[in-house]
Amino acid sequence: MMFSTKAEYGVRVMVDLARRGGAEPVALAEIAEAEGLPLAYLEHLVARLRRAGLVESRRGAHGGYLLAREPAQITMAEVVEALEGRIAPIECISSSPDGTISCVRESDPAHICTTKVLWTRVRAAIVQTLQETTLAELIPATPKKAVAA
Amino acid sequence: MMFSTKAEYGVRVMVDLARRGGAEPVALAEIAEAEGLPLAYLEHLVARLRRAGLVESRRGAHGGYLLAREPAQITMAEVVEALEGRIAPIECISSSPDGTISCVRESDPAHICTTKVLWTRVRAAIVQTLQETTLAELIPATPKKAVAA
DNA sequence: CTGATACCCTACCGCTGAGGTAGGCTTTAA
DNA sequence: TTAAAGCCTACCTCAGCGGTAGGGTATCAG
Repeated sequence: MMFSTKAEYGVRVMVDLARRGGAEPVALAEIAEAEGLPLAYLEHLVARLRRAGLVESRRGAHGGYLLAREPAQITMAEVVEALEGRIAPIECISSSPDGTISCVRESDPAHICTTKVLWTRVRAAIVQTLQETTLAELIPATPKKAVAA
Repeated sequence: MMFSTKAEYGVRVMVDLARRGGAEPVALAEIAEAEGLPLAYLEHLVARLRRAGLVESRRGAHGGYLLAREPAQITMAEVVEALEGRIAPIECISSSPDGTISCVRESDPAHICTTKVLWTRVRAAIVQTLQETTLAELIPATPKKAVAA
């Protein structure tokens, strides 16, 4: 297993929100029950989604969460990264904010990392797939409530 | 981080073996020193590689390990799978030996897993990348010993 | 104004697996 | 026969995952 349940649960929450149309906020307790997941734990995950600007919250009675954007405008790369942190297939490969790929074992300039090309490819494949998949694609064809009433 | 250092270290061992030409067995202690990795730990990893049929061993004095096949005939998918176990981006997605992708949350037939398509895509992207990359591609251009004397 | 509702935040906790160590046994070349 | 190497089992430590607890705060209904 490579991603934790943080990604699994968090994506489920996003899909659930998308499926409900987004007209009015949805209480997290409702989603927790629908998905069969622990509410207290989901609160941690949805907090990450909120900080990443992927969902918005309404506090107080009749509060809940809403998607911050149209499902088609939300990529899974954003969602997964918000939940799991920066995507790297192994610890030694991390992309800096400027996009350069570095390897911790390359501190010795004479000893270039022979496996870097492999992990760079794997990372690119994962990121590309996550970027190409939008939330809109994951909304099931048979919604619980009508998408547009 | 998605793969553990098992994959990282194990791939390094394979590259090191490939780089030495494969004429005679290489002691694991030699590789451990060259890569700066703990010998006792590498022994566990190379045992997995051997059980998977990727390396062969010669016991006794002047013993060591050899690649079981030509580097071009060894894919990174085999290597990584031998070290990490079956490749799955998250726990709920596992491919059975027959190739079907199942989801643990689909036990209830009415509740199909909406996120399955995402994780299936991610898994496919990873596996394809690992299959396309062979050990031969990771051998550095400047070998310590001549590749073909 | 007073609950009730639901988000928000911090702290904690058990357990698993990663990463590594230790030590003894077996095989083989010199 | 001895040293070099692989082989095997057991063990250890620790971070982080998955989850719980509980109090605080904003908001709405009546």
